[in-house]
Amino acid sequence: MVKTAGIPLPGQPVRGSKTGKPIMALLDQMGRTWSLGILWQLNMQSLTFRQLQTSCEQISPTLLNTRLKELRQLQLVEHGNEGYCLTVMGQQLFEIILPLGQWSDQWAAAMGVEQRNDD
Amino acid sequence: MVKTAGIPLPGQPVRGSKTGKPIMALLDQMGRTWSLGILWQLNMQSLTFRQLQTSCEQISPTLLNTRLKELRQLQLVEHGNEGYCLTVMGQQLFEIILPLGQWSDQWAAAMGVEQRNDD
DNA sequence: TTATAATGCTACAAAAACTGTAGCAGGTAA
DNA sequence: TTACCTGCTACAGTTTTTGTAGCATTATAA
Repeated sequence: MVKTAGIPLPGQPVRGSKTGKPIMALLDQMGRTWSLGILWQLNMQSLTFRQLQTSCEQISPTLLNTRLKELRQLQLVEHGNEGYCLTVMGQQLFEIILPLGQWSDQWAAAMGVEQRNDD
Repeated sequence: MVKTAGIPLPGQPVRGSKTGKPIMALLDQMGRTWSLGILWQLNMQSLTFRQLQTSCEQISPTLLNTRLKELRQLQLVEHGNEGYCLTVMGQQLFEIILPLGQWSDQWAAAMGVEQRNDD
């Protein structure tokens, strides 16, 4: 890795937007590989670094650590006694994306796929 | 680009999950650069390929086309007379993520950033 | 006290994803 | 014909991500 893109802080230019609008910073971060997956996995349970590695089947430790640093700096994730967990803000964010679970079932059905998330 | 990862179809293994659960396919696609941004830009207005390129400041035409192919195959985006637009399912998905706009303002404020999305 | 195992990482080369610039082919309209 | 829009494609260079190995620290326990 020759150079790493900065953490997309709201108020500053990010990938795809020089305006500094918070939504653009958020979409930048959420559009990075595994950001959404990490938030999803940390829902309602703390996980250690190793547990996260396992639950995110293919993430490399290098990248997991990079993402955790970003998400911690963005105050969405923190590291407590029992491992990594969502901050209060992280939980708020999770609650917004929570309906994606149910919606994805409808989506899959509309595409002719039988499998559901609770299979 | 030597090889391109497949489109994350629900019901099939995707990056980070061999289970085929629809939510994992969705998180895979939404975690790809510009997926969320394209959905965001297409909210309530059709945009031509060139207009999308402009509104997504830094996207390359190569990648824009790749994402549009993916999003079309996943039935979230379609190409009509007036350019690209969201399908009905794409609009449903957009409505789920719509609250991210307001939330990102609170998030920015909590991080001590003054700028808002409507500045 | 050594050992066994778990933690949270770091190093680094190879592979994949993305950018940036150029330009092509088709339509339209003057 | 010329000009200008559209939706792309080509491709080299750059950045991101993977995959494997392993290190340093802390805890348990033999």
